[in-house]
Amino acid sequence: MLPLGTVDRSEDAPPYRQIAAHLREAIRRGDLAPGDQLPSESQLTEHYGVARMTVRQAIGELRAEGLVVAEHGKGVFVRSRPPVRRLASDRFARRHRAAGKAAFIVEEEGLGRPGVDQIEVGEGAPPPRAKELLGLTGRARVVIRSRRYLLDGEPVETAISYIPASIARGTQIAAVDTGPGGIYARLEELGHVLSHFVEEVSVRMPTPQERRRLQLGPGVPVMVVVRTAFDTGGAAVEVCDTVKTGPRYVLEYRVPAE
Amino acid sequence: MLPLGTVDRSEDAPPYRQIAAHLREAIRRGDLAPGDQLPSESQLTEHYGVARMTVRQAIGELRAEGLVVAEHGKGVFVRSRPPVRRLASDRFARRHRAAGKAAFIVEEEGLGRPGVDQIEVGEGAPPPRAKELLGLTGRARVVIRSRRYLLDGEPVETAISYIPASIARGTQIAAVDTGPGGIYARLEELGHVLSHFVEEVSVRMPTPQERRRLQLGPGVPVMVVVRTAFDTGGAAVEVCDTVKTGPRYVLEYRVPAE
DNA sequence: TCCTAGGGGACGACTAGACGAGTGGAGGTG
DNA sequence: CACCTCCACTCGTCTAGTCGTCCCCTAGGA
Repeated sequence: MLPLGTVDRSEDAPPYRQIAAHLREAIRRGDLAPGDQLPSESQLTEHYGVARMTVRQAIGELRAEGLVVAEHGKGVFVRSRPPVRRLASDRFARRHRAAGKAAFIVEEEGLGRPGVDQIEVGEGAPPPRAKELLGLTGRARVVIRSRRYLLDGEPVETAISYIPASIARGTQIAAVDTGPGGIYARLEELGHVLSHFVEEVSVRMPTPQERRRLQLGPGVPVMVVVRTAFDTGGAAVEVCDTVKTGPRYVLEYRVPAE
Repeated sequence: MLPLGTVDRSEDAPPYRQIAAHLREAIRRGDLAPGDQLPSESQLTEHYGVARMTVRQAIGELRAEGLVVAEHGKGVFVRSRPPVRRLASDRFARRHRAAGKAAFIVEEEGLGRPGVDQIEVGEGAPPPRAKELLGLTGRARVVIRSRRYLLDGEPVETAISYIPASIARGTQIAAVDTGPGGIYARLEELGHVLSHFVEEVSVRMPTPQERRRLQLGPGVPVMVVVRTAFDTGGAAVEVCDTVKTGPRYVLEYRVPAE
């Protein structure tokens, strides 16, 4: 049986925090391993001698931290840490494009079965940030490519690319299937040889819409990566705004000491 | 007065979500601007004709998203977006060290008044990950430097560095004050000329301890950056594990296309 | 053997109260 | 005029329930 201790009413911390701390500690120690079921709300209610709402508040804390997941009708379970993905900083290397592999495929290799769905392609006005990054002015239009990436059938990332219409209109970049090597391979064929990318990484909580689209539980943050691709002429040729399931990713970058 | 609508009991979404959606929408529209106070719980209770706990659950959603902050005795307020910080990818450039500026100082410049506190220096066994990154074996020991960085008096980042004791023991690196240019300047003086860094970026929710140390509200994620410094001999000479207040940072990296 | 209907247990949502503690303004007092 | 006390209002926490839905196992049939 789980050693959970009791609530001390004279303690400074309120009972629900004490209960949350007990459970957290049990998880940290490994008494509750990933995938294990927590004692049910009614069991905890009885054990601690508090109202069920108080127990629910404690569990709410752990859910907000992303430590546990509640499943309706079944119970509350310790979240099993999904496999962490390392993205080598050479994932945009030309040799991969030459081999017909898009960046996402390179990332996923050996981690699971990659997939893409919800592909939408269109043309329109760029959002302000993309416009700025692309160095566009006036009423310049862009080709917009939106899609969702899957790993073993589970959504892990959404992406939306903006490419100046002056470059991409009428090319395979504006088609649903961009062909082997993806957008970047097509850009190079069009004469825009890529020199480097700039990535901006930030973190925030997802909007409810993103939570649906990425099937995120409550309390799971997302990682936002905005990538700008530059050609050898120094011009920005693509901006890609991606939203990744936070805890599933580790990004790796190499920074010269100069 | 705020146009908030009413709850529809025949709707699929439960009342508390409908209320949360109304408030979220009011914030998105700007009817509730950053810093504005939300209607009080009792006002919302009356407006929607629900129990106070239901209103609290709705507000709990918004707090978990980091959209609002509650202040005991005052009210609930729309979070004012803190200034975003860009870290140029050249922040470890040698010219800054030569000018006597540590990396953190370079980052903070012009953004506010930088500060450091809670500095602790010691020697001990490295944690497994640091040991691996440093390529250490057996019972090798490391100098451990822990500190907290502030901006305008507010904590924004914690950092803990591990440097092999074989390099740092007895040097100024093991002193509380590392001198101008920081650890990296000292390492170079010791003959470990730096060639590059590798940074691993990940995101997650903070532990309660981190939440206290960084004074984070609930629902605020953190960004974890683990940086390994390599010298021109290809040896790892330092591992620095930092935890940054999530939404206040945007990390910027330049990635070559090869 | 297979399948279906119950039932029990789990979490989800909500109610209608209670008391406590922090904040800040309205008045009164010196 | 300055200070202080009191009080109304705010959120924080808790209680003891009710009802609903979902899941799964089990017992009883076909």
